Amino acid sequence: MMKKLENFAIQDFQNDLINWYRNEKRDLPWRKNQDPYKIWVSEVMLQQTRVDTVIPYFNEFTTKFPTIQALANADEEEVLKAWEGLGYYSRVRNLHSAVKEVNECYGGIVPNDPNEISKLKGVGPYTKGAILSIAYNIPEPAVDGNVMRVMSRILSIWDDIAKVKTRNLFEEIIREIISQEYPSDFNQALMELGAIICTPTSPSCLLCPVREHCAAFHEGVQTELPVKSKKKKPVPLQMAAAVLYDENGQLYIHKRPPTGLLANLWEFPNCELKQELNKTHTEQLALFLKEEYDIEAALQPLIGTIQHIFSHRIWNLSIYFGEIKSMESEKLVQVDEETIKQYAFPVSHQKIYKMYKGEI
DNA sequence: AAGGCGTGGAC
DNA sequence: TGTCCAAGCCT
Repeated sequence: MMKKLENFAIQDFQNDLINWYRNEKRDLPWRKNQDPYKIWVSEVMLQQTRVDTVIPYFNEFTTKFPTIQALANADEEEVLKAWEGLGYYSRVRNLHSAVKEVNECYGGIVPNDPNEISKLKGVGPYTKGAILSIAYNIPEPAVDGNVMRVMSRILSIWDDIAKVKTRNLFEEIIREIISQEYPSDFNQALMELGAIICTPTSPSCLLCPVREHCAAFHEGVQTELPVKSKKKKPVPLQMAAAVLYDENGQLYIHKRPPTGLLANLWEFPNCELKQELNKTHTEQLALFLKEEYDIEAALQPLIGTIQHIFSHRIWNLSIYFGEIKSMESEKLVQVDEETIKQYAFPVSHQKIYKMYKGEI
């Protein structure tokens, strides 16, 4: 028994927590059954993403790809399109790759072994524990931000939860206190409590089923926990993007490289703008189109601007339209208005397209 | 170990 | 309005 858990009434805590969960849990689409594949999809979608955002994506994704086999046999283009707008797109490329591996190496059955499931792309310590406990009822910790917030308050733990070492500490703690009989309900109850009651700001302690077990509540410091170091501010970038069309109204788009930001998504040709070049934005964009794509285009004056904020950078996009006069390279793909609907674009470039269509 | 990696919501 | 996020993983 670790020191943090001396005098902690594990059995009572489990009972209070699980009983509350069974009465109060939300009716969510991924709680209709224990299909390991669908639990897996939901867990990947829920990484750093709100429940309300995920629900419609989960329903559409699991309708379009209802089984391991269906997803394994799908084209990446179609899979990315189903993820369009959800963000963190490497999640779905890793999921697709891992599902193919399960289909080929595990007979289409999601492995229930901690070592095997950990080897799958995109399955980290949290997702491993979530799948094993929720789909297979195996008593493995599933430590996410909710669990760290709840348990840091319950046990008055002041370690910085942004550190890897701290997450490992919480895993050790959960291994000690997880219900061996009902690990699925236990893990989900901790997360549900964090989502509904033990929220980051203004937690509803008077409604909390485990407040009698909560050290932070007794000490009145619940709003000071958890301790979490701050992230850096995003770096602003000036950019220009061009919607290029020919005399037939065909559009010319670019597929981003297979690694890095927005990997494998489509975009309108664009470049970063530099102040020190002493050229106008239009001149810089025209030069970029010439050098990168060997394109001559008749660019119109500035149409408008779009700002898009990422976790780590800010795109300030100046938008131009222009008719292509000549193009030598084949780095751009010609699409019509029907074809373009099949391709996944980042939200910033969806806005550019809407601007072109006059919808914004 | 710490930064890259999206997006839309809440305050 | 700006700030901080929300069921993390990868390198």
